[in-house]
Amino acid sequence: MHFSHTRARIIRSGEKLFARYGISNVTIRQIAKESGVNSSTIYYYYQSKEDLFEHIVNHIELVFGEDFSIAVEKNDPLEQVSELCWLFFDKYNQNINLVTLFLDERIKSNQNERVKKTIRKVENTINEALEKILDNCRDLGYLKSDLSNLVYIKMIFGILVETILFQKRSGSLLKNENQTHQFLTFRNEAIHLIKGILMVK
Amino acid sequence: MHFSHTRARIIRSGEKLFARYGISNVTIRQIAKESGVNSSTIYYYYQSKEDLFEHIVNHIELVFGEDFSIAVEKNDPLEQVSELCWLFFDKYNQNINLVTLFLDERIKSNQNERVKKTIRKVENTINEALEKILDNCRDLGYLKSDLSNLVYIKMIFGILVETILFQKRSGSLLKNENQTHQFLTFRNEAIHLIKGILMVK
Amino acid sequence: MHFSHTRARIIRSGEKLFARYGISNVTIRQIAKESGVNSSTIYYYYQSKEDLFEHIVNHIELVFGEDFSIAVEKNDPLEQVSELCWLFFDKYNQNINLVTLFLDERIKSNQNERVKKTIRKVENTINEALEKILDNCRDLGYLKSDLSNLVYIKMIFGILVETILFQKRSGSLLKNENQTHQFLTFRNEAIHLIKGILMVK
Amino acid sequence: MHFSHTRARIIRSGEKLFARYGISNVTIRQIAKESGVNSSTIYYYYQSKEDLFEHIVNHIELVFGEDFSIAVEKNDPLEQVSELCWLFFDKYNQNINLVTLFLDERIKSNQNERVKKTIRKVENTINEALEKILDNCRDLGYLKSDLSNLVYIKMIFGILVETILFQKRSGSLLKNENQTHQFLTFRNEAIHLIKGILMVK
DNA sequence: AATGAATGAGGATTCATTCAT
DNA sequence: CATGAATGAATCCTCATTCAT
Repeated sequence: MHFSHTRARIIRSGEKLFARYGISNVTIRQIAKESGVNSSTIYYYYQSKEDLFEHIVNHIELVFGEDFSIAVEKNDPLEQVSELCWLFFDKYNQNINLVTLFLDERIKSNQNERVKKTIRKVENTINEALEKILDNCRDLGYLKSDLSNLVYIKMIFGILVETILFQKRSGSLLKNENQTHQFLTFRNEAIHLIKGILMVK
Repeated sequence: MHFSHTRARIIRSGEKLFARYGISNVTIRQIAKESGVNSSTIYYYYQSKEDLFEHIVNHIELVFGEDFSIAVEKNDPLEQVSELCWLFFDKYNQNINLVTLFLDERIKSNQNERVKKTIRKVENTINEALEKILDNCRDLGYLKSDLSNLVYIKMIFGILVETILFQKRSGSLLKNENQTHQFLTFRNEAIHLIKGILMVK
Repeated sequence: MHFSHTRARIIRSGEKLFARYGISNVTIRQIAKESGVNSSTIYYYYQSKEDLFEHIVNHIELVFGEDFSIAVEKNDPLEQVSELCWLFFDKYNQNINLVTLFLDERIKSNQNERVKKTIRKVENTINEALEKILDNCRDLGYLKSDLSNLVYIKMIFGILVETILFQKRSGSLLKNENQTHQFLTFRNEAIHLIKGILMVK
Repeated sequence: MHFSHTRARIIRSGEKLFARYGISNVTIRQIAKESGVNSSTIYYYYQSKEDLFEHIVNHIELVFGEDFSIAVEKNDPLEQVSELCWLFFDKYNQNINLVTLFLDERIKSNQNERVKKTIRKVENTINEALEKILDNCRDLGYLKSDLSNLVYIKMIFGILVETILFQKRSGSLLKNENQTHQFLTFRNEAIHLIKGILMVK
């Protein structure tokens, strides 16, 4: 079988549990139970708990992979930043566990080198896209301040992360329509704010 | 003395280790070793590992406690926000471990209720101060956008957190003068950016 | 073919690994890897790890089987003992793994009954040959001491074993010519010593 | 407590079980059960199973430590060798487990470096004593053969080991008087044989 | 106030073995 | 004949916690 069913089940359960509780608070047996296999089976596919974790983290790279450069293809830089933000929010909606994992691991200090690398890579992908967008803004006469791109990047990233955290902590996205609406509104506000900031001549 | 020397040593070691490795990656014995006491001694002062952790997290409340309202005492709301940001950065400089712990715990989803409460309380303290500042801005004719205070709060908080994370990941603050200078510059930029955003009429 | 290629490969690998590391330090998977088959395949041929081990140990009997009686066919008992010793050394040269296994198992106390039996049988084969040789010596007027044959047997066996252990621990036989020569010399000395002892009138 | 009772109990049980079954066939739980402590307690005193094993093996050095040089203090080299042999047999009587362990480990090929070292050291102790005795023999005009000391040493060692193995495999020493007597006789014979060999002019 | 000794519960990992194909 | 997938039992080891002193 090319893409083992069991493998997929293990990964999915791992994703969920690691995201929720962190690597050291999840036992192999829990993952085994959640994925309906024997714990030895996990060792048949992955060399160790750490190995499984790394495989899961690698998925993050896949999720955040190419797409952000697509945003830059839009004509207007303000459209571009808007697109990038929506892409980011979409990723979250579609891979809540993975994105949660990403946010968690991003601020941990001691961790597996390979995990660290993946996190940096994902951040870089986003940063580079933002860098281009900011340059485009400047070309159009926007962003006349003498502040560095870096501050703007951190600001945009910061507000995106806070938006997601706000949502995450308010409970899962789909609880009811009202809430969904509320979140959509808030995301819209966030994007408007960012655009407003960049647009200043 | 209410606050025995031993107690203090234990707390300080716990702070350091918990901040660096997270609660589940630190053993009572490690804390005992770091603080030069026997692990049983820790149980003499604290009922359990969790209890010790809670006590440490409570320190965060002390650190972030009152001061932010001081910021609001300034005349100009732009001065107020500036003051608040510097306060935040100062807290970090003076309590790197505790602030790190705060940032870590802030994004974890599963955790001790009391820890959760403390984290919320600290966030609220900051948020309330920001809320007031934003209102003051509006009173002065700034911030003419129809965006909610909440987005502005998230934005400001986001950029503050990212600034600290940037610094934290670039290595300890005091490695050399150049670096210190670099960070100071960046912090300045961040504050300028925030003020610029709020100032818009 | 009675004796399939795969079977042979498994046995050979088992021999090597069991001799080197002992039964409990070798896993079925190691043997599978070494012999280039799947571990399930081993279970196709042998009922269990123990079963495989027994089959391998049985080889020892084949190796040490008949030949020692050949020694007794020589005319002179001193020639006989010399022949027996050389036979023993030759066995070692040609089946280092098996002989190593024999020496190992010989001194272990807890073991599979069938293994024990095989070891005893091999020892008996040698002992009986030696017994005959000693009787022949006495018939010729040698060995006038009132010591029992048993002590002589143990002595001869002891020196043979020590000679092999000496060589085994000094490294593999064929490292270089010098070493080979050195071992040959030592073996010669050992046999001379034994003959000298038996020859005493 | 200087010499923890628990420690002693663990060591004794380990000695017994390791000697009987070999390190990899004994579980920590078995040792715990045999010594009447919890298996965690073993880890309180020893870092790992291997560590415990090393500590036990170190005892071998203590047992075989100095005494063999005492043998050399006798006047006559034949007395000396006799003394040395009896010392060896006595060690066995008093520390059956440890000596068994020594014999076992002596022929294993793959093993812990520290264990290997201890085994070599013990062998050296005996070999050096034998070397001196052989030199003394030569000084007195004995041992006129042109064979090296090494062969003689191996021969003596071989017969001693075989004698012990013989006894070990025949069952524990003290089963009944008859058997005791039988073993004593055999040991006597072995020593006589050795002396006879050395005495040859 | 402080500690050394001891433990029970639980965790990661290994491994011989089975079974469907 | 041969194998990939799967498992249960067992193993080493860790760690928070307790208790007598």
